[in-house]
Amino acid sequence: MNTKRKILIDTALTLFYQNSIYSVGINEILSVSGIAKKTLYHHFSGKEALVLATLEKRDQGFQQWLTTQLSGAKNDTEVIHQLFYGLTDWFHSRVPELGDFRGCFFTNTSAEFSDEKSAIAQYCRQHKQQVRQLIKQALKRQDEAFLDWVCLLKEGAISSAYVSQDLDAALKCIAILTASEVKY
Amino acid sequence: MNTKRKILIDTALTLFYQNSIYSVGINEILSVSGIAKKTLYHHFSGKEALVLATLEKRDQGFQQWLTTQLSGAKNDTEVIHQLFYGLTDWFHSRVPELGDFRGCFFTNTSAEFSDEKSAIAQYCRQHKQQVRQLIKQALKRQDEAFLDWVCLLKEGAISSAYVSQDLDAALKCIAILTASEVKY
DNA sequence: ACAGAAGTAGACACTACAGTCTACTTTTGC
DNA sequence: GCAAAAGTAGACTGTAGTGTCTACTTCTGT
Repeated sequence: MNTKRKILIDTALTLFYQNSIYSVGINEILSVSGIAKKTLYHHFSGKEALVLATLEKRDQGFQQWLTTQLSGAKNDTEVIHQLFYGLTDWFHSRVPELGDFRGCFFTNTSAEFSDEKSAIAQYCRQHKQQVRQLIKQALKRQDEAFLDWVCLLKEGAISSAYVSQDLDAALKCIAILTASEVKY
Repeated sequence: MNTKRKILIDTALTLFYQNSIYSVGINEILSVSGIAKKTLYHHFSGKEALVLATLEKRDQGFQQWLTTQLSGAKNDTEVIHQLFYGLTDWFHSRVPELGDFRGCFFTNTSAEFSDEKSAIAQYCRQHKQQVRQLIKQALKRQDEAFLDWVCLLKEGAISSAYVSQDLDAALKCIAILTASEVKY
C-alpha cells in the first residue's frame, strides 16, 4: 500500500509549487493530506527526500505533457507552434495536469537552494537538459544553435510570464520566430 | 547615524542573494553584521520591510550598472553587444558590484513569495519593467516587438545561466541576434 | 551643553520547524 | 491464517524562527 506515499508526493508537490519549499512545513503537508507523521518518515528519510520525490513527479508529468504536446507536428514550424501555444495554455492555467501556473517548479526550486552541487539543484539542471532533448527529438533541424534559440526563448517566456505576469510571452516568441527570416 | 541601516541592508542583501530569503534568519543577519537586534527593529518594522529595502538597494545597483553598461553605444548593434557582453560578465561573476552570480535576485525572490499582490512581488515586477524601459531608452529602434525580443532573450539567458549553469547563454543571444536577418 | 535620537547587550516570549518515539491497529502477501 | 509490512495518533525533543522588552550608553545637531 504505497498509495499513502503517492498522496504525500501529490500533496507536497501541490503545496511546494503553489507556495515555495521553505515556506511549506512537514506539518502542513501532514495536516492537508491527513497522513500521520510516522508514515511520512517511514517512506522518506526527511524533507529533502520528499522534495526530490516531488521534483521527480513533476519532471515525469511535465515531460509527459510536453511529449504529447509536441507529437503529431508534421514539420518544424508546427513543432514550434505546438510548443509555444502549449506554453501559452500553461501560463493561462489551462492545462489541468500542470496545475495553476506559478512559473517553472525547477527554476523556482533552484532559486531556493543555492548550493549548485546539491542533489536538488542537480535534478533541476537535469530536468532542463531533458526538456531540451525532448524538443530536439521533435525537431527535424538538429543544429544546437537553433535549439539554443528555442530554449532561450522558452526560458525567457516562462520567466516573463511568471515574474512580469506577461501571460502572452510565449505568443511573442512565435511572433519573433515567424518575423525572423532565419529559416527553420 | 544611519550607517547601521546601510550595513544592515548590505549584509541582508548579500545573504539573501547568495542564499535565499526564507533560509536566512534575522539572527544570522545580526550576527554577521554585528548589529544589535533592537537597532534592526528600530530601522525596520520587520523582516518584510528589510526585504523590501534590499530589493530597492539591488534595484538601484543593477540599474546603475546597466545604465553605465549601455552608455556610449553608438548604434543599436552596439547596445545589444554591450547588453549581452555585460550579462556575460555578470554570469561569470566579473562584475564586483553585482556580487557572485546567483541568478536574478528579483526572479529568485518572486519564486519564494507566491502572492502576486504582495509588495515584494510587485516590486520585482516593477524592477523588470524599469529595466525594460532602460533598454528601450538606449535603443534607437522603438518598436515594442523588438524590445520583447531582446527582453525575452535576456530573461532566458539569466535563467539558463543560473539553473543550467550555462554561463555563456548571453553569448548565444548575440549569435542569435547576429545570425537573424531581422534588421536592428 | 544637552536633549533626543540612535545605539548597545541580551534575556525573553511565543511560535514553528524537522525529526523521534511509543504503543497500538490495519492491511496485505504468501 | 498469520507474520510482516504499513499504517495510526500524537506527545515529545531540541533547535531556530520573529519580534519585544528593559536598562543602559553613545552619538549628534542646534
